[in-house]
Amino acid sequence: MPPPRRTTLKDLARELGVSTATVSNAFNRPDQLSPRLRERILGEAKRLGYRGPDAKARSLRTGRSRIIAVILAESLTYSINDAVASELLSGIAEVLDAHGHTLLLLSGRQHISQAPGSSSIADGFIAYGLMPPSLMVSADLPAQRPLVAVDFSPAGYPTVHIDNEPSSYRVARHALSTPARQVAIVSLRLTEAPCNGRITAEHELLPAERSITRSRLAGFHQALEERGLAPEDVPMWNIEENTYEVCAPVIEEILDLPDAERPDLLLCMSDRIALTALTLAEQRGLRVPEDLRLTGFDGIAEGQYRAPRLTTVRQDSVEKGRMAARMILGLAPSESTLLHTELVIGETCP
Amino acid sequence: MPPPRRTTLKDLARELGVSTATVSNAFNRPDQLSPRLRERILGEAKRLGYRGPDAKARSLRTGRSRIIAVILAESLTYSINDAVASELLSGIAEVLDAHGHTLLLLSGRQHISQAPGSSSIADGFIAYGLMPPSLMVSADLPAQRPLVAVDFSPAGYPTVHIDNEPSSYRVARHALSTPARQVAIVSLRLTEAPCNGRITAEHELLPAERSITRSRLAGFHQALEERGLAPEDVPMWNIEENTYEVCAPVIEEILDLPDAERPDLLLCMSDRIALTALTLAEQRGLRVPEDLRLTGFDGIAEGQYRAPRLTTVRQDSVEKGRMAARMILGLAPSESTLLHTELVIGETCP
DNA sequence: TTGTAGGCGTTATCAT
DNA sequence: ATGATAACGCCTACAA
Repeated sequence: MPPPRRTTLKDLARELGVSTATVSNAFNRPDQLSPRLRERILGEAKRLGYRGPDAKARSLRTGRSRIIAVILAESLTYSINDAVASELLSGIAEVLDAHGHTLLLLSGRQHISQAPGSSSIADGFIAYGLMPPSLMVSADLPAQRPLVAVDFSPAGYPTVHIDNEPSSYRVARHALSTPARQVAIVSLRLTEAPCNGRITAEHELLPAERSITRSRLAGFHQALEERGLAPEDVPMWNIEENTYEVCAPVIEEILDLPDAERPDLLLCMSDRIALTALTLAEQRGLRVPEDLRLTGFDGIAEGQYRAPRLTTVRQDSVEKGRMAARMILGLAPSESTLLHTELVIGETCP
Repeated sequence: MPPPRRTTLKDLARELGVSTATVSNAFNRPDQLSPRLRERILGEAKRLGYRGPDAKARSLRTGRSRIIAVILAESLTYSINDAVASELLSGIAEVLDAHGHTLLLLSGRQHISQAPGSSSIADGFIAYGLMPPSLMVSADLPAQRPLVAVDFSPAGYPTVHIDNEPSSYRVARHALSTPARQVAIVSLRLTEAPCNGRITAEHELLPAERSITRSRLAGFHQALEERGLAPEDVPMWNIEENTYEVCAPVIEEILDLPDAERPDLLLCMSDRIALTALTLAEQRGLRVPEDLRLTGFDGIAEGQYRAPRLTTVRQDSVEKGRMAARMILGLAPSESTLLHTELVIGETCP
């Protein structure tokens, strides 16, 4: 008994007494073939359980796989659960789907360590992140294949961004139009070395050019200065990961300060942070916005469906994903793109 | 000037004056090589910009790609945003990641139509869904490759399920322990033909064996009968897609019934449905649970972080994903598995 | 309209 | 420890 080898195009050709080229054409170029013969081939294929050309061999031969890889700075587990990242993925998936491509998910860490070069199946890459600095080195990015970066800026690649600085400026200006006794900033991934807590003079910040959080900070600072507040006098706390669990202890540290020191306005760099602050403030009986005003950034649904709604800046992450996908598929010119945002005034900072 | 061909293993071998086999071993089997030579090869590789063996060629040769495909019944866009599906993906991603595999996302529709056989790169498949009936035909499922089905049961494949019927029985029994004037059921994808609204006698239901919604319905019915209620007397509405947008019109139809007919207990087949009902009830000034009691199914976070919290059945979708991934990687025996759930009593139905 | 044959970049088997 | 060589399954000039 012969070993149960998968039937191949060649088997099919032999069985039918035609050449492999003809069978190949039956699948890939219907016009190169008499309809009758094509019918016969497809019929026999089904009979023999031949499912069409093998993707591995085909991609080796043609050099293309119809797979686009998304390199996520964070772990897949995190990214799938994060509202902003998953909206981005939605947008990407929507466009890829519509053009017969599929989506391979890679996490930044794995990409470099575990699967060295294993990502070379993909026809193109979309990199998303607050990427860890190591990944910014172009040496770690795929060679010879198109890459679009979203929300960070590796040198030499097209990017998709929102206008972070003007956006955070606008929300901060709105917040500061009502005087505050004590302002504080809660930032996301702003320090060079990991720091989940208060930022002091010792902490070195990420390079200004490369991180969207530095841009958002610049917007905050501009608004502060316009109000005559010195940025140095505004305390900052940093969050290492945009999740409730990581956020909560830092927010607690802030809310549990003595009354005189406790901020009454928190400028947060993400909605997740602001929502965490909202939950913890409510637990402590602090009234929002009377005792504590809050602003976020992102405009995720969760912040708008609840009461009070978040004052924030809405970015269209789905569209960001669509843009990146179109660029990588060559449906849009690969020119760095800047999307705009919308100020959303909710009840947390009217 | 020669065309800028990507450097290959063979180039590298020629450059170094060693055989391709040796170079290959330098990357794949360090122990088959003197460390000195290996160093030299790796060094030269870096110098020439060779990123390691090409994944396409490697997978053709070895037959394995370290890619696992997830076939999602719904569109990717929907699945990524749905809490249950994305938790499942988290669990899958977690295990795959830990074992050096990557995740290819396929949508059910695309799988069969657009990308015929293009999925044959994957080493294995995890199919998730309320799959459209057409996909249940084994002819459309990948041949010769392991497949694990989650939340549906194609004949002949191992599955991962929760105990739907006992779970819905438990939550319904709890709800019915307080007498209700008028009970109604809001189901999800229960009818053979699409139906977003009231289910009447004319509607044919999906086959009982194959759909988790039929199982959940059976649990509801059992609890009703135990209370002396005839299932025929309990009106049912059906929802076609588990999103707020699709849900809302149906729920509105229910809530806007004349007071005498309006149900005061809604047994919902998903938390999303129950949350939609909650939102719309609040908008109408209906008090929950005084005027309307609600139960859900799934136990998603959104239902537990709000007030009132949902009474529901919590399933561990992350663990479901982990199980499926372990099975597909051969880390767990490929035996159909049944996970259990936990009754969660919130304020929507105390 | 159909057939022939070379090669895509690797890895496994067998020698040496 | 290292080298030669034959597949892996397919596509595509080119020839017939």
